[in-house]
Amino acid sequence: MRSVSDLTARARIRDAALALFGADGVAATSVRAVSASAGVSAGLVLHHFGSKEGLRQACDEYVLDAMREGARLADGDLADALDAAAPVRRYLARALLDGTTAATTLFDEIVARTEAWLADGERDGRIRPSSDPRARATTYVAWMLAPLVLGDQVGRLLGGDPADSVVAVRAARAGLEMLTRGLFTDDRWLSAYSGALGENR
Amino acid sequence: MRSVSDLTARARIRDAALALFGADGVAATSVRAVSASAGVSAGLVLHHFGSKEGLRQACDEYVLDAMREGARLADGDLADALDAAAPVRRYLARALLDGTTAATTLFDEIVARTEAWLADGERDGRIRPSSDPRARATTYVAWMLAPLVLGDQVGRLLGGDPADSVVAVRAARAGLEMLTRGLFTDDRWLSAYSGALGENR
DNA sequence: GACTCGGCTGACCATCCGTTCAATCCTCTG
DNA sequence: CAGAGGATTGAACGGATGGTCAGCCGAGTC
Repeated sequence: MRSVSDLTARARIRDAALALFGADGVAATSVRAVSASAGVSAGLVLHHFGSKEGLRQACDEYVLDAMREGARLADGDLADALDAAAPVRRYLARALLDGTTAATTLFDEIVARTEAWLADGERDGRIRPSSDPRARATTYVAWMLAPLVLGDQVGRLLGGDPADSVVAVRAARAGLEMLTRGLFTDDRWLSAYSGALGENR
Repeated sequence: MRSVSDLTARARIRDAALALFGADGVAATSVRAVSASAGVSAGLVLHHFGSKEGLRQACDEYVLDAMREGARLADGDLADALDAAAPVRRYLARALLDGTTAATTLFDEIVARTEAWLADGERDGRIRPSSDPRARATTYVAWMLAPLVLGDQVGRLLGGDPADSVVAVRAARAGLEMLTRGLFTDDRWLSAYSGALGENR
């Protein structure tokens, strides 16, 4: 078989869909636009994926697998796993926002892994203890995902060229600085929230 | 004049559009769906806003104004400003992702305000110094915006009921804990990035 | 060579879309 | 009361969309 990596028409369609769905959103992308971008007829797209929704699900599963693979290779922090997501960054961001089942599953898995990783670190003394480990893991993941979702905005402010590696390093370093040395020098804001979980806002 | 607050048809259409655009995205929302949700005819929507694109811009400007108003009332931290965004949370998140001019403007303004606020705090000793103030301000804003963009995911993991105030408090408290006491106990990760700005990843 | 079968196409269809437009309705003004 | 002018409607149109289908093509099988 033509196992020449991935050049089968089906894969080309999927890749084209990933790019267009990510750039413009699923609803704003027509089946014909995908087919044209992949260099095939519109009928073939439906032939392979049944429907536009089927194509979307195939993209979801592909991204889910790719992220799992990336996460498997780089266990420990999830910073490297996020690098693996770069090509499908915008697609993933939209999926997260839309609450796709694949995106939801992925988010859950990442939080679970992170919570375990933080607990390990806490035991080893590398990580400070927390009063609410679940909330901390969730918030931490959301923060790590923020540059992924808001990457265009962050990149624009930290240097014109998007996808510039310098931008990612600057943002990562600034983040690590806050998470290592802290940002606030005293507890004035923190204490305002402590024990105020019953508060109504 | 019928100054009964905001119940004019034009405002009802805008509110309906805000909700539907936020829930499903602009492209996935038809003018007819907006008109039905607002209880008017499709023609009236176009009569008032010229086109669907005009409606989208009107929504953008409305959100921009609302956020500026919210930010003006609560200067200092931007946590309160984000509360003002709750009703249009999903709309804003999509606009940020799509790089709408209004969203871009808003992001820039927030970062500028935050950078100034952090600089003030640094001078007063409330905020720790930074090696890259611009990157820190940008990353900080991205982090504060993360629960807004990923609110559905965060809410799901921190308690079934979305829009539950307890969720927001838990997440906020966990975040403040990390930003006050720090997360990592040593510099192992931070030092890996220090002075490595020429690194290629 | 005859046959098969999956990849692949182009024409076609019903539907929905954004938009236009003439005609109504409502309310205010004189 | 007459009329003017904006708000509002419903029908209509051209175009694009998602989906179906009959059939072509080319490689493998007997």
